[in-house]
Amino acid sequence: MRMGAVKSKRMPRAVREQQMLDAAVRTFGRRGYMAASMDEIAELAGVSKPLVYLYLNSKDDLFTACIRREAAALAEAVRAGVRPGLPADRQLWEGLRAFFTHTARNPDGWSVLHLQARTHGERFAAEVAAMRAEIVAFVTQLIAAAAREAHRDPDLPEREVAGVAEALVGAAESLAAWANATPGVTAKQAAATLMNFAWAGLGNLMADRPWTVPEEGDPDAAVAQAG
Amino acid sequence: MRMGAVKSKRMPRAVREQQMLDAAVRTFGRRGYMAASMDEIAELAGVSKPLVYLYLNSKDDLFTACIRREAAALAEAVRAGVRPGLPADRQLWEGLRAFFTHTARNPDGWSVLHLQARTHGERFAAEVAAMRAEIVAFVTQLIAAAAREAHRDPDLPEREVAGVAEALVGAAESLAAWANATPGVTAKQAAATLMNFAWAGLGNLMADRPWTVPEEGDPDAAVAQAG
Amino acid sequence: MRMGAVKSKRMPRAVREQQMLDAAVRTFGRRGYMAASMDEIAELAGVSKPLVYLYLNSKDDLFTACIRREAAALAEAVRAGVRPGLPADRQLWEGLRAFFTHTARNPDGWSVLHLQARTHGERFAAEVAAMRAEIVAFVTQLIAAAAREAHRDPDLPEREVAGVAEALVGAAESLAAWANATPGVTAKQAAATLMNFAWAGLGNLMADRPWTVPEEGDPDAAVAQAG
Amino acid sequence: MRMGAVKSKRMPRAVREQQMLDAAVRTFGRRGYMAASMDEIAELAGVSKPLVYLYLNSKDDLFTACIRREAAALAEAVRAGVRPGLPADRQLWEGLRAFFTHTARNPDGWSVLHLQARTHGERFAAEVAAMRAEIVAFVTQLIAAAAREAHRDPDLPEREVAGVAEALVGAAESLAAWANATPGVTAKQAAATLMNFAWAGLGNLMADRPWTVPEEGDPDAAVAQAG
DNA sequence: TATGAATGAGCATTCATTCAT
DNA sequence: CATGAATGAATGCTCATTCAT
Repeated sequence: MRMGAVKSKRMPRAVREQQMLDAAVRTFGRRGYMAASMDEIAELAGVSKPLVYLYLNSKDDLFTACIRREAAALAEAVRAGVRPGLPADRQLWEGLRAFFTHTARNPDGWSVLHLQARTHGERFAAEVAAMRAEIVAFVTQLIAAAAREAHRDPDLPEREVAGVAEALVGAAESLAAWANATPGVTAKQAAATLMNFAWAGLGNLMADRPWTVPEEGDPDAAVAQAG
Repeated sequence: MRMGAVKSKRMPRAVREQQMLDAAVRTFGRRGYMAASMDEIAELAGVSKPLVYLYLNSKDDLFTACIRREAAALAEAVRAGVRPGLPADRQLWEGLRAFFTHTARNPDGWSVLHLQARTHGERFAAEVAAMRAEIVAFVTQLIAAAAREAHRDPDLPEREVAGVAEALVGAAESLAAWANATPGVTAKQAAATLMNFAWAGLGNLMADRPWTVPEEGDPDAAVAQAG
Repeated sequence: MRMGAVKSKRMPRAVREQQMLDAAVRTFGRRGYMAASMDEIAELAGVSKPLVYLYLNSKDDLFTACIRREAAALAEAVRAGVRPGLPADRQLWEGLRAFFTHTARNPDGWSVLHLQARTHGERFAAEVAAMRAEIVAFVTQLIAAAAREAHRDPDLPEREVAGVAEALVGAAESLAAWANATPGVTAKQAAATLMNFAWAGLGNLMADRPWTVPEEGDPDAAVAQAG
Repeated sequence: MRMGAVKSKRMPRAVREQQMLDAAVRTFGRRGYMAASMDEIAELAGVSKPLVYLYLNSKDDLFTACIRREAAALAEAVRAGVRPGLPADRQLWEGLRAFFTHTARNPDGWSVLHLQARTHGERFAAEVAAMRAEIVAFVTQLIAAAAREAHRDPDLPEREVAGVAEALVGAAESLAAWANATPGVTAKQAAATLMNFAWAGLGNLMADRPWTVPEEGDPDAAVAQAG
């Protein structure tokens, strides 16, 4: 586990840096950028403040480093959760599961990305936006693939598809918070709910033709490395 | 327009208070709670800092007052945009339009509600959650109504419906930011995109049975008073 | 009773001024000069702040007015309590009784005089010192009278008498606080205690059996480390 | 001498802390708690304000630290000035000398204890009261010892003794201010004056010739108008 | 006579950041 | 590699005081 490492002297820089980032993510995630103090972060990391500055330069840079690390971790978790060969709906399902699983296991990191980074200046928001764009692009491409699989003309209006992808990602982000806050809702259930909604739509829900959760041999295999 | 009132002395308390709230919403919305300084708010409002404290007590109370005013305004805008007699899909459409219109016209207020209030302490988040719950409840009830209209058994699993409503509202919130940030996307288009997605679902989109935007005589009438 | 007058409009200046002084004495006595706010005083007096300024000019002047009123009241109480014709011990006894009675009935006023006025600048302290000097002079003269009554030479060293009078008044002041703070100690008992202590001491002084300072080899040795 | 140390950088914490306390005692003693500003104290100590906060936490804590240091110093000075083996009168004499000497050398510290701490909240007053109680107890016990030495029955009423001790300490406190303010009065003279006054008084008390309260027909007549 | 509206100035406190060692 | 010592610059908040009515 990352936190709570025993306070010991003289460790290699790379390790110390990770300890600092761990402390920073936790502190930024819970207090917010401005309310988090370098004092608190240094103490939580078990080092002196000057060392934090020596390694990470400034509060600004430290926050940026947190965003980058957490964004990369989330993107990687989703990427690793999706098996490329499968049909589009299956890929979307796997991506959503990986997403909900990772955010549930990593609430402070998710808070940094979803809440804190967007609330404190364009600079930070842009950093997250890059990763988000990557995910939106992935979803967009899945939608196009689904269209091809359905033998339909690929001339769905582009902006329409972009909007839908945006809506889908937004819904996922929102559900992540909801799942975290609602006791008894698992990552899998959250993913299923969203899949139903997205794939079938409300209209179909009424008509009793919901998309169904696929049976899996080893449901967690795909996201096991996300922790 | 609210801001930019001529700086004139000696006005009744109620008026000054609104000016202060205007300045505060703008400042909180752009800078965030912590980064916003009472000095800046007072200056923007054209008054001295002590007057802000005399009327609004503390930064905390001022922020709360902002949240309450903006939450009430948004809820009222949506409420006023929906005509109760219509079928469920029509009502949802009108609600979404009103929502996107209000948030587009009121980006700072929306930022306060959607970004800032959620990032700075449970107290503030709870304040927004109340209004959000109201909207989620409205959507939940629309979904149930739609089920009845479709002559289906009303035994949709409750948590499923709650999840779907949550996802829909989350998608709307996310699209609001997207529409504000993407030039050329109007409130109407954002609403249509989401409506298509939500009502028909991706599966139906593929099958070429999209929900269609209803033709309206006076499209803006319902939300005209929201400014 | 002074406090708690019904809030009514349009009363003659003299009355309003007394209400303000009542409120000010109470507030200054309990909070201290600096911690007392003009807001609180005005509210307690049931008037608006500008009116306080109109009548009493400034916080400084208001405090001075409090000191003067309370000093005059105390001096007058003592003066009125003493019947001039009586023997010196009887006069002292009556003076002490009057003093303890007045301070017990008037704790806020006494706090203003004894604690607050001495702690906030020479200006205020001097104001009290004047009244105190009057009392010390009265006591000094009683001691001289007692000496005459005892048919002793009136050549008691002057500074000695001054010092004794000072000590007596100081003891009285100290006992006043003690009596106020110790439940069950009445003004009369406090006066008797001090009278016993003081008069017996003075009596011996008169009888020419003073305690004598011991000769010391190294007078400062015992306190040398105190600096 | 404590003050006026050369302003030099980078000294050990303990030293800096004493400098700060020196400055604080001086400032609090002269201006009072509220009127003393942390800015002034920091400047007088030759450090920046944040350093004062780093070491002493808050104005409140700083004031408390001053009170504690000065109370301990005064108690210690008195304790060190008294040789336990001697007769009671001799011990009292030595205690008084030590007391007057210490307060004369330490006027700001004495002001903090005697004036400021008592005027600014129960919390601070209690801090001083503890030390004062110690001194009163010491005096009380001396009086009892004197009674034993005089071979008298030890059945002096307890409250009477407590009152006398209180009066004696009060007189001493009062004389300390008088001696400081009256040029040409030394600590020794002040002590002798009080010793004369007090010991002779007590002596008569011991000899069972107390002054007696006169019987009065209308005991309250003289002070009736004082309310 | 009386007050609602308004402010200049100051204060306790905190924080990101840097030296000197 | 690591830190104790130190600070410039804000920031939230309060208060005595004054106008315009």
